[in-house]
Parts: sequence; structure tokens; C-alpha cells
Amino acid sequence: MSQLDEVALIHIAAYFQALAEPMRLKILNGLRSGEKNVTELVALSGGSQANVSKHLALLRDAKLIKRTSRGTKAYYSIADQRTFELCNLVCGHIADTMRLEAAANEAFIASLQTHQP
Amino acid sequence: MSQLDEVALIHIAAYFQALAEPMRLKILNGLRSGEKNVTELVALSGGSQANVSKHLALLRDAKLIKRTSRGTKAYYSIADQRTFELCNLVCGHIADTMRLEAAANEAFIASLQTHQP
DNA sequence: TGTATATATAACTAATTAGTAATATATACT
DNA sequence: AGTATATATTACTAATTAGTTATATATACA
Repeated sequence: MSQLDEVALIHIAAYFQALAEPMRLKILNGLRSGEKNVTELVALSGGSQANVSKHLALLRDAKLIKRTSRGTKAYYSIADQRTFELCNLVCGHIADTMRLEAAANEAFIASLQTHQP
Repeated sequence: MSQLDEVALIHIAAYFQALAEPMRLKILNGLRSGEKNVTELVALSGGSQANVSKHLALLRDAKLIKRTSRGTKAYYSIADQRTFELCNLVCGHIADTMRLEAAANEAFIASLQTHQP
């Protein structure tokens, strides 16, 4: 990321924006094991059909997923495996952050007990 | 990312949300080479002081950067190197996408020329 | 042709947020 | 104390967007 121009930054930001929604992450996670149709994604995500369709359209615009139709069904699949590497990196970061917070909390609790009368 | 619960998804989405802004990416990119104070970040980003301060506060809330102050100045630095791995992955994806589009366009142009009278 | 099923879209609302202008706070220096 | 500099915050506006309801489109099948 050395010497990134404005246009590149806008593209990258848009990519992250597509990932910045719990429902969309749930859908992507559902696609981890392979393609699924809309009905299946509605079931596993717990969202409404209209809402899931909208998220799928957005993810497709962002080139995160691909669509193919067979019969009356539309099957979606992950367009790029890097997506999961991203999520794994973020999970690692969040896990670290939480561990740090947990350690800080324990240290604090310990200090409280030390100062008890 | 197998069996992620709602809370984890919300955390991950928030992390991506913090990255989903060109100005913030520019700031993070500016911090690649090491810590910088707000005035320096204002200069390199081209944003207003108030706006940069707001983005810095947001990035700090998201635990993406750390703050330390010396004198009247506030120095910010990257909290987690993984941030750049994320950006590199996204850059790779975007580069691939653009290459595919370019190839498709060239193929289209070639087909036009083939069908010329 | 008519009906059921699957998916997409449009219109709308409520909530979030980037940017700005103005102001507040804090530190250093005279 | 008073002034300059650095940074943060507040109040506001405009734009974006997730979710909903209702409707449209498209395919399969009787």
C-alpha cells in the first residue's frame, strides 16, 4: 500500500464497506462450504427474503460473490477465497484485543483484592 | 470463521467499518512508516483538522491505532500490523478484478475488430 | 393458460455518519 | 497571568443505508 492514489483508496474502502455488515458476514460465512441458493441463505441467516436479496445484490456489485441460476433458483458462491483470509485476520485481531482486555480486567480485579482491608 | 456467533459478527463488521473510509485508509497508510502527530496527519491527508481528529478518534475506538501524547502533541501509531496484511489482501483482490475486467474488455474489442466489414 | 414457487426491485422510514464551523481544552512559553 | 499552539469536541447538515412492505418478474408445472 505504498503510494496509493485516491481512486485505489475508494475501491479498497468500498470493499471493506461490503464486509462491514453482520448480516452480510453471516451470508458469506454460509457460503464457506459452497454455493447456496437464496432460500437456503434466507433460512440460515434468519433475515427476510427481500433483505437477503438486497445484501446479495450488494455483495455481487462488490465482486465478493458470483451468481448463477438453475431453474427458478439463483445460486451464489464466493468469488474470491481471500475473503476468508481477511475474516481470519480480523478474527485474530479481535481475539488478541479481547485477550488483552481480559488480562487487564484480571489484573484490575487482582489489584482490588490486594487492597482489600 | 466456523460457528461465529452474533456478537463476534458485530465485532468483525465494526472492524471492517473502521476501514471502510478512504480518508481513514489514507491516515493508516500515512502511519505505515511510523507514528505521526495530528498536524502531520492533517498535512498528508489533506483533510481538515476537525475531520482528521474525528477519524483518529474512531480508529482508536476500533483499536486500530494507539495514541500517546508528548507536550501539546498527540502521536498516533498502528496498533496491529495485521491491518496492512488486510489492505494487501484487498489490493490483491482489486488488482485481480481489474485485470479480469481489462482482459474482458480487450476480448470484446478484439471481437469487434474480427467482425469488422 | 393459469397457478405456484423463487427471486428481485421499488418506495419508504429510521438510523448512521462524513464533513464543516465554531468552540473548548490543554500544554508550553513569555 | 496572558498568549500561542495543538488537539478534541459539539452542534449541525447532507448523504447513505439497513430493514420493511408490497409488488414485479421469471420459471416450472398442471
